[in-house]
Parts: sequence; structure tokens; C-alpha cells
Amino acid sequence: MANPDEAGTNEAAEKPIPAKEVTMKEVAAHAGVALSSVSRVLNDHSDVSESMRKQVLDAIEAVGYEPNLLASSLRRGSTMTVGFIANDISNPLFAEIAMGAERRLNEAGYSMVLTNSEGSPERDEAMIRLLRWRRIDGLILSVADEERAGTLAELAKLSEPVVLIDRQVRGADEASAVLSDHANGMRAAIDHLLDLGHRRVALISGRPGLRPVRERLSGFKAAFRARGLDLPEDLLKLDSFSATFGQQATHELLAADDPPTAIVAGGNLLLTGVLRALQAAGRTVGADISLVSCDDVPLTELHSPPITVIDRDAVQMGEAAAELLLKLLAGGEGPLVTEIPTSLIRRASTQPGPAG
Amino acid sequence: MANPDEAGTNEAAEKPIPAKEVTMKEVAAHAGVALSSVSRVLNDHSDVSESMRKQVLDAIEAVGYEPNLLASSLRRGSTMTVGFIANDISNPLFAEIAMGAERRLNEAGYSMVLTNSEGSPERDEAMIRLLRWRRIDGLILSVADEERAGTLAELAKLSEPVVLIDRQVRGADEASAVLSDHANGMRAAIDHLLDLGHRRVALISGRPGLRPVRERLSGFKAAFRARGLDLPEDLLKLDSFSATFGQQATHELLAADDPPTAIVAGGNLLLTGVLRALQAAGRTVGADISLVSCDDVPLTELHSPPITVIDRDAVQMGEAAAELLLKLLAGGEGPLVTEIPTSLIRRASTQPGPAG
DNA sequence: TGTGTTACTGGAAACGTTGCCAATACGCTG
DNA sequence: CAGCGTATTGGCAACGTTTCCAGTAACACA
Repeated sequence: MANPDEAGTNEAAEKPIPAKEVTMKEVAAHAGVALSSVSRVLNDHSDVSESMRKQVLDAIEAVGYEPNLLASSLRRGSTMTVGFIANDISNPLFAEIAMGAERRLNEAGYSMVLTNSEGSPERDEAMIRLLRWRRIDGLILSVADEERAGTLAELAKLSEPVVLIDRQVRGADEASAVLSDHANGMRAAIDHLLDLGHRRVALISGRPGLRPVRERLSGFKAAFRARGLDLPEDLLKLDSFSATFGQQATHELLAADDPPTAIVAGGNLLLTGVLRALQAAGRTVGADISLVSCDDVPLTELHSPPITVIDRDAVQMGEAAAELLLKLLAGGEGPLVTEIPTSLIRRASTQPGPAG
Repeated sequence: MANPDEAGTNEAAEKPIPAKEVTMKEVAAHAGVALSSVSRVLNDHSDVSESMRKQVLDAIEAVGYEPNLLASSLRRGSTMTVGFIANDISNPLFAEIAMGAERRLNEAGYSMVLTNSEGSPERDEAMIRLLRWRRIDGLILSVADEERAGTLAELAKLSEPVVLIDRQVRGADEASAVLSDHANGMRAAIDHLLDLGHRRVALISGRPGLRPVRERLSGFKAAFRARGLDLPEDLLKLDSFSATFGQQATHELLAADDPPTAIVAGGNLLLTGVLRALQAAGRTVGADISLVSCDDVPLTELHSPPITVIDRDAVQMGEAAAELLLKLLAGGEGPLVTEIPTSLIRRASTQPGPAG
């Protein structure tokens, strides 16, 4: 199956070949030139004659040489690789961010290695450490816990540039980041619901330890405050982004004495839990209870009725993160921050409430 | 911010430090032992005294040593890293497969680097080559095109073990793979539709060049043949897995002279396109037209009505792929194949047809 | 013919590890 | 006390690159 004209005549591989690696040395020997010349051709340095270039390229072809990036990186001191630690790749949102980042990085000649912390701070730390030991040139990540000392310590040991996605660590100006404007998105959503006459509005989301939750909460509060309305403290369920929590929280909310007339799901996984619970309770979205979710996914658009969402451009976030990192890699100074806007897409899941 | 007792007294870093790497040499010097002893401690070889171990570990702590995996891999000739090339990470199905694989590989001490070919055969090739140059120990992937010579050539150059996901390359017995039993799943789905009285059943999916499509098609045909029914050739739309194709194909099907009474969407992205088209045409799923999709995602469960799907366990697929690869890495022989079952989940999107 | 310049090429020392082999010290037996 | 095994350690050569520094040849010029 191998190309027959590749190995002379008498080199038919009979024995369990020891699979010796073909190195630049072989190329040099075959071309009858020095090792350094081969290197110069491969990295196209200026000082190589046309004849030398051809000679070497032919030899490379002839012996079937393949570069060893490990050796090269070791010598050069740079891997041209950027790490990306996602909280949860199975979340389509993160996948899009990763895609955006990878595309931009590839354009700039970097490659990206994607890993998954599955939302676990321990894995976060382990991944940061591993990537550091691998000598990546930069890192894009969305830590699972902004306050965890271990994670911060691992990050501090990293001398390469870091860009956070939707996270903020102590002392706002310490780290570069791409941040989405959750506060204004939420503010718009709550204003919309209040306009419709809702007053009992519930918010289900993760722990306020994470920036997106803090921001959403602040937008939520701002909207109530602006109208002089009391905050429905009992309707804040802030504990996790998981579908199961969404389901449980919704179940509890519906069973309460004074249940909400509108629910905001702060996370696209949460939404599936919320919908399951509403369905189980026999409530019809829109008619019985209004619903807003975060991030536009197929489910929100195709649900009956379609679900109002606070949207943002995930691919753009990834691109922006890559852009910042590239600036830092090029020697750019200080913490850089890009803010990504959010926008409210009104759909039929939000209907006039009791006072509307 | 750095630990103050870390650098003697007079080493306060004032200047733009050249960021010299702390190596085993520094550790050895600080501990007053040989380089090789440090290495022995780090790889916990048997022949190290307790005192030596402590001495070295203390020195490591003191100088803040961090292993260089590049150097280590170069020397050892093994990276303990497995590559994973996904067709499309933003497809939640692939994300789950990747998660399953990574989990299993990590248990075995390997780490996984995930990359994304975005369904492009060119990127496929480029990624295989890059990973090969990086000297990965093994590869899990789902090639974008089973027949493309370039991809096969790149794979052939790889001397490390490979496991395919739901793909089959020429000569069934040439490559290890995890294959899902699409044929039986589709057979069950079509039997279900035929039982309900449907005869005009459409299938929308990717190109038959890919195994999942071939298998689904074969299950589709088998079901019709088994009842002596003619195959509705005009209802086969096999060109792409994208949402836009799903939408377009559905549009065309609905506009035809003798439109289908049931549609099978062969791919979870396709489904969103199909639903958009049905919605645009004002058809109600279940009542007006029956619908079956492949792979259970939140949308299928939470749609109104819920959508009948041919399901399979994606995480299990990933685990199985890792399992096979680990066997091969341990010296296991020959191509290994694991078959993953599919099952039909009946929901309200499939209703009795005209003849039912 | 000698000198300087240009344009290339070769040699060798790194990069940070690991693993082989030889060296050392120790304790014990005969 | 010689001899020998055992347990531990040190030294050194790799792994496959890149890059600096000399060296060489060709050539033009005086």
C-alpha cells in the first residue's frame, strides 16, 4: 500500500521494524549537506542558495522526513500553542466561543489545544498546571471559581499571557478578559417583564461567585430599583447552572405560596430543567407563566412558543479573546478588556402579566 | 506577591527579568546532588534513599521547579497525549463523545488534545499532520470524508494507533473503530412509521459517502423491502448535515407533487432546519406530518410535541473509543471494533398516517 | 597579486530531560 | 583481612532541533 518508489529496492521491510524516526540528520546525509543547512531551508532563512534549497527539499521528499515539533519547541522556547480551558464543552455556547478563538488563532499561526474542566475547580487547576508544564504560549479560560486560591495560584505561576472569558479576578484591573454585558441584557429583560405588568419575577442561575451571575443580578436589581419596586428576594435561586438545578428550583418556585408570574433562566442548560418542571406542573409557557432565557440556542427559537432570550454573539467572544491574546503575545502591555454587548430578543414566551 | 523566602536576600528582581527557566539542574545544585538523582526522584524509581528523596523534594520546593514536558517527551519518545479531531465541536453529540473519551483517557494517565475540523477535509488533513508532528501517542477521530485520498495518506503516515468514530475506511478490517448501529435504529424507526400507516417517508441526511448515512439508508431500505414496498426514491435528500440543508430539503419536499407524510431527520443539526421549514409552511408536527430525528438532545425532548428519536449513548461511544485506543497503546493487536446499540424512543411527533 | 566584501555553508553548543553504566560506600561472610 | 554482594549515587551521552560563530569560495577592486 505504501508508495513503492519510496524505498530503494532492497529495503523491503520484512522484520518488525524498530520504527526509527527519520530526522534532519538523515536528510542532511542524503543531501550531502550540513544539518544546519537543512534547518535553514526548513525555516526559510534568507541565506540559502537556490541549489541548496532544491537539494534539501528533494532529500526531504526522498527520505520522508517529518519535523519533530517537540524538539523544535524545546530549542526555540516557544510552542506556538495556546491552551483553552472550557468549563463544559457540551454547552454549545462554549463550543462556539472555542471555535471563534481557534479560527482567529490559526490565522495567526498558532494552534489551540482545547480541554474541558467539566466545571470542576480541581480539574481547572490540574489543567492549568498541565498546560503550563507543556509550555503553552498563552491561555484562554473561564475559571470555574473566581475566588479559589488554588486556581489563582496556578495562574500566577504562569508567566505567559492569559485571557479570561466572562470572569473577573480580584482587583478588576489585574487580568485581561472578554466580558459580556450581562447587566444591561438583564436590565432590558426585566424592564420588558415589568412593562408587561409582571412583579413576581424569579431569577434562576448559578452562584453569585461568578461574574455572569453577579452582573445579571445587578441588572435585575437595577430594573426594580429604577421603578421603586421591592426586590422579590424570595424568588432568587442562585446555586448552579445545571439542568437539574433548574428543574428543582422551578419546582420549588411553583409550589411556593406566592409563586412567580415570570421566570428568568440564567443559563442555557438551566432552561431545559425549567421547561421540564413547567411541563411536569402542567403550566403553559407564555399563557400561564412568562419565561426569559439566556443565550439563543435552537431550543429557544423552536420551542412552542418561542422563548424570549438575552442574546450575545458567542463566536465573536471567542474571536475577541484570541485577538486580545495575540496582542499580549506580540508584547502588548497591561490588562486588556473587551466588552461584548447583549441584546434582548422578544418572543412569545413573554406575555402580559397580572398587572399588565 | 511572590513568596518572600524564595530567593536569598540579594536577588530581588528589579530589572525586566529574562525569565530564565528553573530546571532540574538548579534543583540538583541546590540540593547538592547529581542531575540524575533528581530525575530518579521525580520518576520515583526504586533505587533512591529516603534521605535523597526528601533532600530533592525540598530543593524542588525551594527553587520552585516545574517539569518541562517538552524535554521529557522528547527524551522519552512518548508524549502521553492522545489527539481527538472532532468534525464539529458545537454539535453537542461530539462534545459528549469527547467528554467520554477524555474521562477514560485521563484515568489511564493520558491527556487529550481536542481539535476541530469544522467538517472540512482540508482541515482534517492539516490537523492529522499537526498532531503527528507533535508526536501524539494515539488518535481518535471521525474523518470528514472517508474516501479522500489526502486524509487517508496522512493517516497512513501515522505509525501510532488510531480509532475511528462512526467511520469506516476501505477494506472493513483495516482500522479500529467505534461504530453505532444506525442501520437497526433506522430500521426500527421506519418499521414504526410503516406500522402507523405511512408510506411516503422522506429521509434527509448527509452524503452517502459517510458510514452513518450508508447505514441509515440501508436500514431504511431494509424496512421497505421487508414489506415488499417500493422505496420512495424521490424522498431521499442526502447531501449535508447542516441546518440550512435541512430547511431547504424540507421546503422542497413539502412543495412537491406528492409530498411525504413523514420525515426522518438524519442528524441533530438537520432537525432544526426541518423544524424551521415546517413552521414556515404552517405544518404542525405530529398532526400534519410525522417526524423522527436522530440523537436525543434537549430540543427533541422539549419540543411540542416531543420528537421521536433514534437514540444512542454518546458518552459511552467516547469511552469505548478511549478503551480501544488504550488497548492498542498497550500493544494490543489488529483492528478492534466496538458496536454501540441504538434505540428508538417513541414520542408524540409520530402519529398514524393516511393508511393507518 | 593582495585585500576586502559578499554570499553562503559547516561545526558545535545549546534547549531540559532520561537512562545506561560505572563508581562508591557499606556491611557481611569466610 | 580479603572478597563480594547490595544499595545507592554520579557522570555522560543521547533525544531532534536551532542558532551562533567561523570558515570557505568567489568575486571585484585597487
